Amino acid sequence: MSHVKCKGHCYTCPVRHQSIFSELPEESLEATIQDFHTSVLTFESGETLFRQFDDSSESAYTLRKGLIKVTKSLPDGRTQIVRILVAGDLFGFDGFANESYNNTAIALTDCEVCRLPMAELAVLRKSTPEIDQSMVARLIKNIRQSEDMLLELGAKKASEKLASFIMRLSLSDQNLSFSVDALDSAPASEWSKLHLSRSEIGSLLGLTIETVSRFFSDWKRKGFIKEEKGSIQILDATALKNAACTQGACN
Amino acid sequence: MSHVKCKGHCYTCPVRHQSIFSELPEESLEATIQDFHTSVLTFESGETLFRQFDDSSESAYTLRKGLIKVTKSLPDGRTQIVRILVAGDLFGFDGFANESYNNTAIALTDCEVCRLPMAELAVLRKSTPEIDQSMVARLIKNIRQSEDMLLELGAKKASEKLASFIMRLSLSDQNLSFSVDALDSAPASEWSKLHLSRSEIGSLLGLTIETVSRFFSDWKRKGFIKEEKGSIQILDATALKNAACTQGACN
DNA sequence: CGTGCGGTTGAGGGAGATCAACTAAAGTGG
DNA sequence: CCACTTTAGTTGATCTCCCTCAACCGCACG
Repeated sequence: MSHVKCKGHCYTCPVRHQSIFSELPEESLEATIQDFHTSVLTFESGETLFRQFDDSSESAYTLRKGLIKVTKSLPDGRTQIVRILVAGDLFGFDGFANESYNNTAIALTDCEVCRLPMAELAVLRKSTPEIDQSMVARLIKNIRQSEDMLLELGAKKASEKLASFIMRLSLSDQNLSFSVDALDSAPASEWSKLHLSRSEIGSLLGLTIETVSRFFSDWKRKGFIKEEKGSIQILDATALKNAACTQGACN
Repeated sequence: MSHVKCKGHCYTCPVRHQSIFSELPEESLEATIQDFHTSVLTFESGETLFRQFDDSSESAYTLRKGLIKVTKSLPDGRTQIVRILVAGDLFGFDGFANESYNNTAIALTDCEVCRLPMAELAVLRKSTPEIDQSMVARLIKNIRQSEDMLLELGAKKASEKLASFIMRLSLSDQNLSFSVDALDSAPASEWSKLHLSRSEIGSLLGLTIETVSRFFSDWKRKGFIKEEKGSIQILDATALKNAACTQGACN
């Protein structure tokens, strides 16, 4: 189960400069936030933070540490990962639009989150317009990422999806939250931690576990990528890119 | 080409109550908006309003009349429709996050849009926090729709995609912007205007034109749907639903 | 030591893409 | 007005990518 670690302290927060409070000047921070009852919760890998259709009026969250997958499911159980959250990401904000959660949040690793009570946040928003301002910017980025994913899912072949997935990983160690821009420029020589299982990669890209496994194996045999103990490395970025294309796609 | 119809007038705006200015009280509207140089533009069906990677610092838009498709494309030309805008929708807001347009907007029908100059809007946001407030709410709805689409594209089969597409159409004549909620309750007996060509439906759902055509024909033969002069009608909603499932999906 | 879970690999089939021919409707230009 | 082209849509035949089903491996864990 989730565990309340302590009351949240913005001063010590590892992601304060990335949070929705980032625009607040240091000195006013104390005044505005002091009776704001945030608390830091920890979740173990695999735990569910909230579920689709749960009432969202209670709280929104900021991820301080770890990774979280955000999913949606069909009645029969088929599941789509719609987003992967990294440190600094705001999530569970459906309450801002008076809606219940539209998705399910599950910890991919052990995590630490800051819980923001909606009721107090609503008051704070009124008095501190900077919050909405920085929310707008991050919501727009969220939309851009979702649109990028729509293109991935709707228009690409399996090999292309997987190749660009791997290349995105290597762009930034943390860059599980996807923006597709400038995929070309990846020099890509370092190890990147792969936090997802084969079935999670499949659920993210709309593929089966076997298809994911097959392409990975193939590319490892051909020397395009290397994998070791949950980490992955690109050995030949251009070959990988071409592989994605010649294996049925492009031209 | 686009054509400037006139200076925008919020008082006469058909979508004022749905716009980002909807929270502004009537009396302050005049004062806040009066030196705001909005203009109403018209576009003919097929015209492009802006393109991905265009500089977005100039303006954002509100759709007053008509329908617009928002698309993203791969280098080789494959195109995904990521959203369909209806009257009242705000779009082209990438400038709020200091980014260039992430997508392309093309008129599906003759349209009328209100152009909001970014520079002035930025000033107005500072002085009028209600704007950001209502932006937050509508951006969240946008995200929810995108996530719903991710589930459609990533997890569903062709027949399911098409069936729920048709059912969404019939939910609201205007409801080309998709929220998947409560698809069950559709009584669906009226005609709905189908504003999309077969190839556009395909581009929206990640299918080919032929696949779309085949299912439509099949369902028409079976008497589940009827089509006439660009409009579509559901004759047997439960059969349609089942068809989507038995034709390879579900169970 | 067995059991379960994540991953790999193979064989086969089927959903949907591709290629192609054809129809119907709509514009174009004499 | 009619011949011509163009465009959207339908339908068929074929192909192929990816899913499905299945067996199997390695490893962690009780």
